[in-house]
Amino acid sequence: MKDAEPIDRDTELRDQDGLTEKEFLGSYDAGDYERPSVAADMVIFTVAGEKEENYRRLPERSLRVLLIKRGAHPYLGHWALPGGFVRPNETADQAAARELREETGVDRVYLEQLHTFSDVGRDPRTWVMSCAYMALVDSQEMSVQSGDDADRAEWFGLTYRMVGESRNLLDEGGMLHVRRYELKLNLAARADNNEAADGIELNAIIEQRCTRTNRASSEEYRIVEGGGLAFDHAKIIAMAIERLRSQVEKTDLALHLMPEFFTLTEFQQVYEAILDRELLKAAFRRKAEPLVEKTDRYTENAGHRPSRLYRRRREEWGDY
Amino acid sequence: MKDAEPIDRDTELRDQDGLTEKEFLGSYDAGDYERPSVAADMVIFTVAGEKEENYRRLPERSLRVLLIKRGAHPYLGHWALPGGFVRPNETADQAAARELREETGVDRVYLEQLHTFSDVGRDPRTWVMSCAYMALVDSQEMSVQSGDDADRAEWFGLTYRMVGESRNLLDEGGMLHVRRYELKLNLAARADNNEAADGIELNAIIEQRCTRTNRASSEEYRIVEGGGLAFDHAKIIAMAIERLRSQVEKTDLALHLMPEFFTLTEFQQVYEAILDRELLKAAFRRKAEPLVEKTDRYTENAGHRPSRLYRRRREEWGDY
DNA sequence: CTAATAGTGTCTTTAAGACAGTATAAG
DNA sequence: CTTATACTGTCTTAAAGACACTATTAG
Repeated sequence: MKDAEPIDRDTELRDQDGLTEKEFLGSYDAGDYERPSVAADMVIFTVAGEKEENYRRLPERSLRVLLIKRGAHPYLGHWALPGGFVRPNETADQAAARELREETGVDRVYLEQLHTFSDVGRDPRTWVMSCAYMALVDSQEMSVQSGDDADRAEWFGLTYRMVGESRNLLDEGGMLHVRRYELKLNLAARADNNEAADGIELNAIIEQRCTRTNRASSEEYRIVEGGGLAFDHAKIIAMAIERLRSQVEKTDLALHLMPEFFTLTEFQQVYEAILDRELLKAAFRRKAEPLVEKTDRYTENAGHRPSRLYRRRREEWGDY
Repeated sequence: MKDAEPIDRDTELRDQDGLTEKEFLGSYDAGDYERPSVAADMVIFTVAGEKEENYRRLPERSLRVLLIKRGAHPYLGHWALPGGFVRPNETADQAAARELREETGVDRVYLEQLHTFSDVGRDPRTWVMSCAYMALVDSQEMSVQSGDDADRAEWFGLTYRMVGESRNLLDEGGMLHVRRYELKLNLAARADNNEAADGIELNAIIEQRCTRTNRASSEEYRIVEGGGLAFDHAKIIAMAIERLRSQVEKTDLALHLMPEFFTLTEFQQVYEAILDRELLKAAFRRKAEPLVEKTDRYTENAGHRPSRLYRRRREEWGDY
């Protein structure tokens, strides 16, 4: 890294054992402590639409996430997030970008570190932490190598909804607030697929437990039902969706899911797919206008009034 | 952890080598790959006021962060964030809570994971990642063991301000947006301290570099001047302040910095110290009202109109 | 003409910003 | 009475929500 070294390092300061820093580093034994493996796991999102039979109706769009069918133990045959171990001479960010490239072929996309998961026993093999990332890719841009059945990659449609909430006062004047969420991942049946062409539906239940006592406050996610997902990946996906939703409401992040030219209706559909609720057209356009710029191009052959195409506004970028 | 195991694990599924999961785990060698050490480093914030000579004036309050003077290599004699390595049978959260307890004696406070830092070479000893946490403690609550000069802990006053900004268009139609920040940490001179009673001022410069090209987007922090802070801790503190500010604006997080009873003016001062700008009284009270509840107690002996004391509103907790 | 989406205008509601005015204690 | 802070009222401004109305195409 290019971080400047503070000016006053590498002096001849001596520690309690009378060593200078150079001498100390020369004698330092890195193998003294047990160390975890650290994986970079990716929650790769896209928003894509299905085919529509009615020629004048617009296609529905839904939020999708890329999962891989594990071809090795542990969790052999389960669906998991793409990812891999961070290597000694790269950062976790670089490992995430590398995994993303290997998995989807795309290179330059939005990538954001989410959270580091370190529950004891989250990997049955050994001590493994997961540094989780969220990536946003334009669905038109990327080609998933589906490969053979083992290590097969698929885009799963996704819904994430609160299905229950409870509040309980605790003894010492605090309270426990539990929200229960249902995470549904589904893969539609496909005619073209040779085998295993049936639809797949994974259903996980995740609880968000917020404890607030006197001055303390903690938030914990717990997997109630894993739904066939490997490791603690249901939890990682849940946190990713929550982050995605809050970012989409507050920033222009959603632009990263758009192709070069798009209509404002398509842009709105991306927001609606992510937030899982309908937005008012007029209000949306007011908010979106400063993020985009008009082009002279229009959609064609729609069976209704053509729609103007927009593109990202350059000047506004980076302002969130 | 109490995460439920997915129902279909531990079946007799066999992998390519014909092993069941149990057999695979039995033969798994954890020592195959090089692994990083993972530290939990803490940015512990508080807001505290100095003494005021004028009996009727309110004291000024400022944001502080706890730093420790390193008594060992590397960065011997530099100021660093408190922290320590995560141990094999604890989570990073638990390690952070343990460090916090050891350092400040406080136990149940607000604790939030910030980011995991993994720059290559960030620790000259060996491969070390830092899982950074932010903690908020009520200044009246905690007692810092100052100890001897080495490993001495002190609360540093803190300012963090943008001191420059530039935008440059890149070749391929993207742009680079650089914001430069000045992080000042200062410790006032104290009469009571035996030696080293002079004030200390650490000045770091951090750059936030946002690159946006076609679909890609990345944000990177870079230390321009470390200012006498150890490792990449200037960067960690910078990210912590940015997180703190955005959380304070959007949530009721600031309640964690308040003692049990407080006036609305004190509450406002905490916001002002964190955000580094003045707020309008009437608007602040409108926003704060739903977070707190009135008590029948008032301040006394102030030389002006007494102020009503408030406390956190219980029912509202957990709603952010 | 029909069925669909595209796009605009405007009224209402709510939140934020600005600022002035009254209230009240200790010395 | 002075010097502070405490607290409230209200006008202005800006943003969000709601909804109705007009425009335009393929078939």
